[in-house]
Amino acid sequence: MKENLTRATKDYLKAIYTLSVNGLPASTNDLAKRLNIAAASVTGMLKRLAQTTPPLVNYRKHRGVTLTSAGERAALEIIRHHRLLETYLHESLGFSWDEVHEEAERLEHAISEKFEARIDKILGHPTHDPHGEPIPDLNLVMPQEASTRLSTLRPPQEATIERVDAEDGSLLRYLQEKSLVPGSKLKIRAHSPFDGNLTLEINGKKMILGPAITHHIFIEEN
Amino acid sequence: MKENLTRATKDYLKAIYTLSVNGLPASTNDLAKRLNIAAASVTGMLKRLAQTTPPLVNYRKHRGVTLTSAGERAALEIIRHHRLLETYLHESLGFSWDEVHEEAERLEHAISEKFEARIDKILGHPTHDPHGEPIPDLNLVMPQEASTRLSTLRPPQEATIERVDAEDGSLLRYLQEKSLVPGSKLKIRAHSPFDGNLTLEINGKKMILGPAITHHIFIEEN
DNA sequence: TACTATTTTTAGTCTATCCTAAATTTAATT
DNA sequence: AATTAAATTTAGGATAGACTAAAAATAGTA
Repeated sequence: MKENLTRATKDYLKAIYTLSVNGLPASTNDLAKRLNIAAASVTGMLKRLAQTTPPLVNYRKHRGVTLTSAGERAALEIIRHHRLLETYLHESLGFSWDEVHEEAERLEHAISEKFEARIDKILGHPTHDPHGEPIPDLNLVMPQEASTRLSTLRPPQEATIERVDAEDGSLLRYLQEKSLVPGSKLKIRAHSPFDGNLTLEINGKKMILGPAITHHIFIEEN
Repeated sequence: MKENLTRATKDYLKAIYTLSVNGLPASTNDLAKRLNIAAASVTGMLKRLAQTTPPLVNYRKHRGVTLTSAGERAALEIIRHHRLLETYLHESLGFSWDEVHEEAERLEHAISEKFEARIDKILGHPTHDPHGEPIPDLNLVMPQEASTRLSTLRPPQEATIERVDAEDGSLLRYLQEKSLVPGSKLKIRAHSPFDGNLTLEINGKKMILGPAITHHIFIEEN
């Protein structure tokens, strides 16, 4: 409910949200890695977050954290800002696929609700950002997101890329070069056992991709 | 030179810049008022700003502060961000005249150089923001700004409004309603001695304005 | 079940920036 | 020159959020 959350608080909430999408609590260590902060500092902060009124997280020593409903609401607001910004930067300001994340990260804490509303309207209330990640709506409800990984497909299945779960710029540039972006249609041509490599075809071009890549691409079967 | 300036530091530098445009040093008290910070805290901060390498300000006890060239450069960068943002918010996002200042204040520390470059280009390298304030160019050179105050005109002079020096939303809304915005042409019809009221005409409409208003409007004589 | 590697927490510090109250300096006025 | 008001600085604290090193808890393995 409180809008008085500090920047650090919001960063923690967002990180906890993304680390616990699977339903499991986020660990101190994972948070430390993601936030580039020493694990000891994370412990201290989690204690504080658990003691606010209302509490923002459920924290049990050595057991990890989850968000309370208040914490989740706050996290979703930031994620909405972030993803709307990514979309706006891409569509309206000509930022490339791999640049939007970093810039959105800078801006997400700074924009007002009015700014959010303006770009939301200009973009026509988008439901997904340039990477295919779902954007929570005004009431902070998340649209359904594709949950089938490209790595699970086998020939001769065909699919459309819905979402790419990656932040690293060089990986994103690589994916774009191969047309591995949301909207692209592909056909599975072959699957290698043991190494899990997939041979697939996009726009008539064949490529072989390892599981380190295909695991992070989510699709909708055609 | 350093980009490691904290947000507080940048806020101080910007405030010192705007308070000392007249050439005189800014006083501790005026800074405290403008920044909404206790005077004692300002003293402490000024000492620190004077001891950085390179120093950002020239500070002498009880004598006020001025910016060093390093401090001025940093201040101009923030002011460039701020005024470009105001212009962008107004032109491209439909923010009204009186809303842009507050939003730009939130965003000015968050945007990257790339963002700055994009909106600068989209706007066609503007030289003035919606209030007529000059925008430093890429090399941080300030365009010449109108320096004649409306309050100094006498009938039957005619002039064009170039700039309005005000931040308060309700004042800005009032001015807009009266067409007292950059670009408007006006004719001085009368001047009252003692109270300094000016009677003037814009688009055929007559109005009487006190010096509390006319002092903050800068014009170019026709 | 005992041992070890890994993860997490505790304890003690540090920095930046703010605050209030009291002391001091400057400026204005007698 | 002395008084007083206003502006400024000093002194002593507070807070948020980060750090390192050492201690403790958990989990995996023999």
